[in-house]
Parts: sequence; C-alpha cells; structure tokens
Amino acid sequence: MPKLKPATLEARRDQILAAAERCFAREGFHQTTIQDVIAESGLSAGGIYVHFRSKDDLIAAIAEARHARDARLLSIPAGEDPLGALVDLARAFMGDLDSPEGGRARRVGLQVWAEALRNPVIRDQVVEGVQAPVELISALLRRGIEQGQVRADVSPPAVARILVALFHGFTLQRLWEEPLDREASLAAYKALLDGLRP
Amino acid sequence: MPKLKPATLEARRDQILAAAERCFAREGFHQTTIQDVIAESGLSAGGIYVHFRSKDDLIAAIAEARHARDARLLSIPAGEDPLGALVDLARAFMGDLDSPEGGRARRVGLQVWAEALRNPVIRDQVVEGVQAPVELISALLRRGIEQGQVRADVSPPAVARILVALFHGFTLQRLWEEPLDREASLAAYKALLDGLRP
Amino acid sequence: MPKLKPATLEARRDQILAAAERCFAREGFHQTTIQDVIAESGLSAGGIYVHFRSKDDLIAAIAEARHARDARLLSIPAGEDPLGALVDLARAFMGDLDSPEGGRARRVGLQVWAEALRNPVIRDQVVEGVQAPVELISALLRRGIEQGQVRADVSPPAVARILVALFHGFTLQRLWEEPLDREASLAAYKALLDGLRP
Amino acid sequence: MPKLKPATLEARRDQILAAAERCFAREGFHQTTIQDVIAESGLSAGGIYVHFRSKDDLIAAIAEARHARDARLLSIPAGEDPLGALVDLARAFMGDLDSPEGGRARRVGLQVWAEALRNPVIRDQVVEGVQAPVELISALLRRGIEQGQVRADVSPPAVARILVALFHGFTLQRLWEEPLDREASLAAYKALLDGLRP
DNA sequence: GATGAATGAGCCTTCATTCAT
DNA sequence: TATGAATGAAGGCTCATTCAT
Repeated sequence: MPKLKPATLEARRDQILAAAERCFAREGFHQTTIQDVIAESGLSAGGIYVHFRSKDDLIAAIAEARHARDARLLSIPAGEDPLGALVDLARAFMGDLDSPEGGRARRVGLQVWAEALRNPVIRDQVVEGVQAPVELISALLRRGIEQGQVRADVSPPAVARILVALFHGFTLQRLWEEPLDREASLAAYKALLDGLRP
Repeated sequence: MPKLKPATLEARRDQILAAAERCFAREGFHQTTIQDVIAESGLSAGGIYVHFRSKDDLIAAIAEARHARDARLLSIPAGEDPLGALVDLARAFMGDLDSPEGGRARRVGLQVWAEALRNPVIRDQVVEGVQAPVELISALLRRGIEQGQVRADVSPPAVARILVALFHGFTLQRLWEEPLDREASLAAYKALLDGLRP
Repeated sequence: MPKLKPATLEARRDQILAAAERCFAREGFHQTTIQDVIAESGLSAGGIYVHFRSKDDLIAAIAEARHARDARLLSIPAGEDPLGALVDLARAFMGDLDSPEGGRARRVGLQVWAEALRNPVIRDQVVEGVQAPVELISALLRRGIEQGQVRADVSPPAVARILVALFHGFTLQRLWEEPLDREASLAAYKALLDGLRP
Repeated sequence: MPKLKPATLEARRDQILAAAERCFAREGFHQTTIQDVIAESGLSAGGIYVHFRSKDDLIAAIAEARHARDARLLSIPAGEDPLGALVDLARAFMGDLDSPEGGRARRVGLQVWAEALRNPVIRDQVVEGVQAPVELISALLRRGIEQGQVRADVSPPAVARILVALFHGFTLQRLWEEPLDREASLAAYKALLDGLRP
C-alpha cells in the first residue's frame, strides 16, 4: 500500500531521468557526478537512491530511455514508393536531429555508443537498437524489389546496414557542429539511392 | 638540454602512449586511472609526469596520435578511375578496421568522438580529421565529373561528407561486433556508388 | 491519553524490541541499521519513532530489557547447603545459556558489555547487573561461613566477584562456540568450590 | 627496489596501528571513523590506504596485533610449584591489566570479543587466543598431578578453561571500572585454587 | 497513529598529482 | 631523471530521522 500514488512516483523518476539526461548530454556519463544530477534535479543526495540503485543503474535507465525513444522514431511507415520512403525517413531523422530534444538525445546517444564498448548490457541494447531500423529498411527494399523499383542484385539487409551507418555517421558530424547543408546532404543521399534503381 | 638522449626520451614517451592506448581502448578515458597506465607501462607514478603534464595532456596526446594515424591512412591515392578509387578506399578502410592495431585505434577513436562533445580542442581535431577525407573524396569526385564518370548534378563535398559518414557509421557497427558480411557490405556500397554515375 | 489501548501500544513496542534483539544479536548495535529493524519487525520507518525516540533509545531499551532478564534469572534461591546452591546456580546458568532465547540474550549481552565502555548509562546498568549476583553469592557465602560450611578466612564479596567473573568468562567461551564439555566444566567448578571448604 | 627502507614503511604502519588502537579503545570499531584514525595518526586520508586495504583490514590488523600481544604475555614460565605458578600468572595478568598499555589492549580486546560474533576470521583468532593459555595451564596442572600437588580427579583442560574464563571475566569487571580490591581478589583466587589440592 | 519518500550530514574510499629521497 | 609514499579534494553512497499525506 504505497503512500504516494504510483503516478507521482513515476513522475519523480522521470524528473530525475530528465535532469540526468541534461547532465549527461552536457558532460558525459563519467564526468557527470551524482551531485550534478542532484543539483539539476533539485532533489537531495539520498533522494536519487530511492529511485535508482546506483549511478550505473541511472546510466542504464538513460540508455534504456534513449533506446525506447529511438524505437518510437521508427514509426514512420512506408507509402507506395519505397525509395521515396527512404528519403522521408532521412528527412524525419534530420528534423529530429535539429530539435533541441533530439540533439540532447543524440549527445547522450554518442555516450551510449562509447559505453557500449565496455558494458555488455548497453552493447546489447545498442545492437538491438540498430536491428530495428535495419529491418524496417530491409522490408522497404524487399518491397521495392518485388515492385520492380529496386534492383534485384543487392542484399536488402546489407544495404540497410549501410544506410543506417550513413545515418549514424551523419549524426556524428551534426553533433560535432560541422557545417552541414541539409538540402545538399539530402540531394547527395538521393543520388546514392539512385544507385539502387534497376 | 635533456641529460638523456632525445631518442631515449622519445622512446619512453611512446612506451607510455602505447600503454595508455591499450588502457583507453579497454576502459575509456575516464574509467582508466593513471595507476592503470602506470601498471600497463611498467613505469612509476612520477615517471609519467616527466613526459606528460597531466592526464588530460595524455588524453590530448592520444587523440593527436589517432589523428595523425588517420591522416596516414589517407595516403591511398587515386588511379584513373575515381569510383574505383572510392571502392579501394573502402576496402583499405575495412582492412585496417579488422587489424588488431586498427581495432584498438578505432575503439579509442570512439572515445575521442564522444570527448569531442566536451572538449573544444579535441572537437577541432576531430573536425579537422573529417575535413581531410572529405577533401580527398571531393577531389576524386571532381575529377570524376571532369572525366565524365560521375554525374555533374551532385555536390562533391556533400557526397564526400555522406560517404565519410557512411565509413564512420560502419566503424561503429564493427566496434559493436555486429555480424557484418564484408563482401555484401562492399557490394551494397558499390550499388550506392552506381547512383553517382551519369 | 493515547488513542490506542495501552495494551496495543505495549505490544507494538515489544514487537519492535523483539525484532531489534534478533537484529542486534546477529549484527551488533552499530552494524544494524534502523532499516534492518524495520524489515525484521514488519513495521514502517516512521512507525519505529512513535515508540522510540532514536536508535540510541532503542539500544538503551534493549540493554534495559537484558538487564531485567538477568535479574529474573537470579531468583534461584538457596537451600540449606550454600555450596550446593552455588552449583545449582551454575547449572541453571548453563541451561539458560544453551537455550535459543538465552543464547540470543547473551549475544546482545556481549554487545552491551562492549558498549558499556563508551556509554556511561549502560555502564552503570552493567555494573548494577553485576552487583546483584555478587550480593546473592556473598549472602550465600556468609551463610556458609556462619554455618561452618565455608572457611572463614575468605572475603565473601571478593569470592563472589571472582565467581561472577567465572560465569561471565564461561559465557564468552560459549558464545565463541568453543567446544565445552558441560559436565567436565561443572566438575572443575565444583573442585574449585572445594577450596572454599574449611 | 622500494624507495623507503622497509623499516620506515613498517614504522609508518605501526604509527597507524597505534593511532587506530587508541581510537578503537576509545570509541569501538564501528564508532571510530577513518577520519578519527587519520586525525590521531597525523597522516592524510589517502595515506592510510597505502598501508591498509580498508577499514576492515585495519580492524583485522588490530585484532591480530592484540592476539600477538596476548601470546607474548604467556611467556611466564612455571617454576617448581604449579599452583604457585598459577598465582604468579594471575599476578602478572593483573599487573598488565593495570598498565595503561594493557588497559588499552583490553578495551580493544573487548571489542574484538564482540566482533568475533560476526566475523569468522576474528572468531578463529579469538578461539586460538584462548587455546594457548588453556594449554599452558593444562600443562601446569598435569605436572601438578604428576608431582602429587594437584588432585588427580580433575580434568586439566576443563579446569584450565574455567580459570581462563575467570581471567576473562575479571578483565570485564576491571574494564567497567568496578571497585576491585586486588589483594582480596588474589586471596579469593588462591582459596579456589586450594580446591585443586589433593 | 501509520506510512514511506525525502533529507542531508557524513562515511569510506579513490585517484590525479607532488616531492623528498 | 626515476621512484613511490603521501596528499587531500572530491566521489558515490548510506542511514538516522522527519513530515506531508
């Protein structure tokens, strides 16, 4: 018989997660101290530990949240034209990348990518997070092949992986604040996609 | 006027850098302690500080070394066929990625990419490190356009950026030890490059 | 004027004390957390503080309870034979020591003995707890001297203290789970008591 | 090739142990903070950890030191008269108890006795520490039986255990600063020893 | 009265860095 | 120069206690 309503508890947890995300986006996991999160969240030292067992637990929760967010982004479904859908996907992706929330998520995402090298749990999460877009794009390509809009001599999953890699790499350049011309990038991307036509 | 021969000094420095690289590849910058580097290098605590002013200085040196190494990789020159050169480039890149030394360098590289978000000096280094391949590939593409092997309606630097992004993203997937079929990946890459033909 | 019936209040208090005794017997005063007592008692954090002002207060209550229990054990009265009564006393003492409840009480007792070094209130309690058996045994010995069953050249309180010391030391060995042969110990004890005969 | 001479290192270790003993004698193991030991020793926070892995390690070392000290006290050998030797033993024991150093050792000893209930390593040490005097006294008694100075119907180890218990219990009363008359206590002890005569 | 989330002082420990030898 | 014991400022976390519900 909990004293606070579960919703309130959940809200507190989210409050901490949001504060942690801001901190982690700013300073990275290991340069952020629990004190930073405390200050950012407005709670007290012990308060964090009511909701998270340890700093690592908090990091895991953040990684998990980012993972869930990425999955949500993929809901962009395909229309009639698979290659057009791939362009739409890129456009949506770029749009999210430029939003403050998306930018923060990506900054944390890069920390997660790096952390995946040391933490098997996070690694599995990251790999699983790659799997989903690969499968979505593979499905689009398979449909394109069936419909004769995509050449039949390419392996859909291999191309899908390459395209996901392209998105990831683009994210990196965006995070480093390199001068990216969005439309020129899209045009270049479309040119490459032309290579998939029969 | 150092008492030891400069060569000996340089050797000591390299010994520390090599040890640090192994540590950083294993645990990341911030989870690696100076004690770890000391143990790995076989030197003493004070000994490190003769050659590096601080841990940050050591990290900067490692980042710089990685930067230099990347630049060296780019020496693969282009032959007559620009698009063929892009394939050669990818092949060389993949080969390096699979070598133990290259793998370690990339693991550290991912740490550097993440660190670039917090450290302006490293960020500039990383951006500069992207610039070089972008320019190399741009040059290839420009030549291709001139020679009529590449369509004229694409922006060489934009395509170059996209291709570099693709390499970066591919590196990530490789580091996460996802199951990558090298030849299928190359075939997919070649298919995309076909989109650049006139 | 409490709203709950005093009996209920008392029962809650005893419930907490019983839980605390189990915890203290297991882990000692300072290694037991209030959380441990809460978990053991099935109550809530705040619930403890309705009945005890602080952890120190709880420790004091436990020490007091042990003190009261010890006093109750002393009700073994003497018969006609003072030296025989001393043997009966030892037998009763050993019996209690071997009971689960007595064992737990002694484990806490040892914590109390240690705590007496730092806490004057507990020290006074402990000293008072020694006083009682010393006086009981002194009285027995005095009677023995009067009746000619005990040699007259010994100081009853001094011998009594020594005998109480013997009991305390025996308790220690029992708590450390050393291999003690009860009958052999009693025989040795009786032999020493023979030294008190005229 | 250590920088400081091993002797210096050992001295530092002893300096910490001495400071820790003073603290532990004053406040007990768990109420003493590492900060207390630091302040008492004059070292710095990290300095402790060069010589001891953890607070528990420090406690173990103190317990070990006490153990070694106790063993040293036992070197009082027996002369011709076993019962006389038992009196000498008691006298030496009391003398040590009254010395400042011995008092401190006993205060820590009581903490060790209590800790033995929770810590198997310390328990074994304590049990071993009891074994030694038991064996010494057993040997005395056996010799006494052989020489006809001690009655033959008692079990030497059982009596020895009882006598050690007596010493332990006496120590407790001394630590609680109860009013003990040394000569009266010795007389009472001697009276009990008379019970061992044939 | 009871609950349990929250508080915050303080604990043990780490670790980059220094400096006497 | 090299050594490694020592420094001391944090860092992560605990836990006795409180108080809004």
